[in-house]
Amino acid sequence: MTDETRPSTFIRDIILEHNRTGRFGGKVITRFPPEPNGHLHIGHAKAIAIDFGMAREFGGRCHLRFDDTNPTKESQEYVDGIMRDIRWLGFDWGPHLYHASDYFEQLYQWAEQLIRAGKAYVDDLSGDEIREYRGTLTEPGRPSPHRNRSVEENLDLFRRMRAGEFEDGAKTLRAKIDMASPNINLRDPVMYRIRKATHQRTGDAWCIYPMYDWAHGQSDSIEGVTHSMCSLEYEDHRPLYDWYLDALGIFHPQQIEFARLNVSHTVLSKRKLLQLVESGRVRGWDDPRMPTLAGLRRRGYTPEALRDFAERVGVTKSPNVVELAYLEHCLREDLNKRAQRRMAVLRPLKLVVENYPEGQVEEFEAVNNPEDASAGTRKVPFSRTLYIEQEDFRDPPPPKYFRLAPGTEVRLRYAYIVKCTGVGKDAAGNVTEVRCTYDPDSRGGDSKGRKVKGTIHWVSAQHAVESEVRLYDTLFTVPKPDDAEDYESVLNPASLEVLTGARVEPALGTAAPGERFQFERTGYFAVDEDSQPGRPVFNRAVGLRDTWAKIEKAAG
RNA sequence: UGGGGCGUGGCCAAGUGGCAAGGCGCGGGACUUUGGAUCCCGUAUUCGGAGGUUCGAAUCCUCCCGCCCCAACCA
Repeated sequence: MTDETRPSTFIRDIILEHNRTGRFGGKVITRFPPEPNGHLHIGHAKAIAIDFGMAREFGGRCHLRFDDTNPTKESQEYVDGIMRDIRWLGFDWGPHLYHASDYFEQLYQWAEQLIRAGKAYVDDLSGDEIREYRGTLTEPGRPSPHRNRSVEENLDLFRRMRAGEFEDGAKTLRAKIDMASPNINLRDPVMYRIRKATHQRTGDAWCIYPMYDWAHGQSDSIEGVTHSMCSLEYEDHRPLYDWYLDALGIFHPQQIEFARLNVSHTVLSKRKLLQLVESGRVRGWDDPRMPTLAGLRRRGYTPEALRDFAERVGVTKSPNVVELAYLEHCLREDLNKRAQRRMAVLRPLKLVVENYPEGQVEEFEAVNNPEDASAGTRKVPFSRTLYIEQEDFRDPPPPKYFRLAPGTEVRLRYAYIVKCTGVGKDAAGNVTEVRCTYDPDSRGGDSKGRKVKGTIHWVSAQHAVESEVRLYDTLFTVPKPDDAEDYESVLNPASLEVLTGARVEPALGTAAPGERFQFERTGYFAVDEDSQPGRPVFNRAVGLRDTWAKIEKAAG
């Protein structure tokens, strides 16, 4: 991308300005700081793209740092998942893997430094009392009765906190800032709390754990991070971020906030995502309906599409809800260029070619990808009994319908032009099979100048591989489920439809999990890990644009 | 309500005093052995609102309105 066409972002402008003034000596070091208490989702993809992308663009580097300051909520399972997902997305932190817990000792020493400077004190107030003393949005808070303990007493108490002499919640270490500050974060924020819990990395070495604000900026400083990007809700925390760094007199990174990404028809809060998993509404963190990177990957999304999306939605400070259609567009655009085409009949309807010799089999050459000649061709077997899509036959046909109907002609892709000669129905009047005759002169689908509007896909009944196809719809029926009073009521009961009798062309029988294809005229599908030898399972990642569906819908 | 942010077409988003980019979506057309893809064309006399400054304002000033975030020993 050239400088002229590259979207400008205010973050890039800030970095450019820093480079111009020499604030960080031209260095750009960023970090992506997930807390290992959940899996990464599409919103994180944007943050990752910004953190790693800015560093890459300016020839710097991006650290991966786990913000593991709350042992009661974090686990190794999440750590592993997060690293796997970031790598899959296409980013690499090289040797720069860090943990806030790497800095626990340094943080502790710095806390003592603040105590000695009279800028921190041990408080005996309970959680409820701290809240009471903090005041409200409109009323200032009141000082804790323990706010003016001597340095010696504070030091002694804090050391005993570390030594485990007090019970959980009995004491905290607080920064002594301003109980009347209009910014509530500055009303003597808690720096340490007592938690006699085993940490997934430091084990039982500690029973006091630093709060986010006390850990984050100092971790940035230790690592020499220059630009610390985070989401808008931390804007109110920047004064505190700055206060700690200044009070300590250590290297001072710049925190920059941007608006987090929201996508329509889904939720991205860790709480709600966890609720979906635990309530069993989805099959797990990697359910293809989930907006998690694991879910999107299983669904068939590519890292390229996700990165493209992250770049195209831009970076601003304004609240946003990006339409799902935009994400889907990015996937289609990527897969259109790269995915091989196959024929797959999702809802089979038998089609008998009456004048085609019983037992005869022909093979036709099918193009693997019209967008990429190097993808080559493959053979597709044809015989007297085929399956076509149920929706490709209508009796009577609606206006503008180009597909098969009694008496009409249609092209069987790559094969022959056939003419519908009859319909077989069961006692209830349901169409059970369609009969037709083929035109031997149209071999390969060549109409020889004749006008044949419709072309449909098919598979040979005796050669087709039976498979399961999972069709997904949005998890929620409304664009902004977060706005719903009762979010259960906007859950989409039809978010998953399982088709067990799909028939796919033989070439699909050996497809490996993770492979993606375009099923002609239907959509893009990924082979699911639930596939068994001889019985593949496909996930529909996204449908193809469907002009006919629009026409039919418009017609009512 | 005190503080911090944000308001440009249905959704994103450029624009930073000189005559409203682009993408998605939507509508129309061309082409087509995927009703796919591709290619054209159309889609804000107007930038939350009202005043003001200026030859000229989305961009500067004033006031007003709306939305989001903050009162965890979560991050």
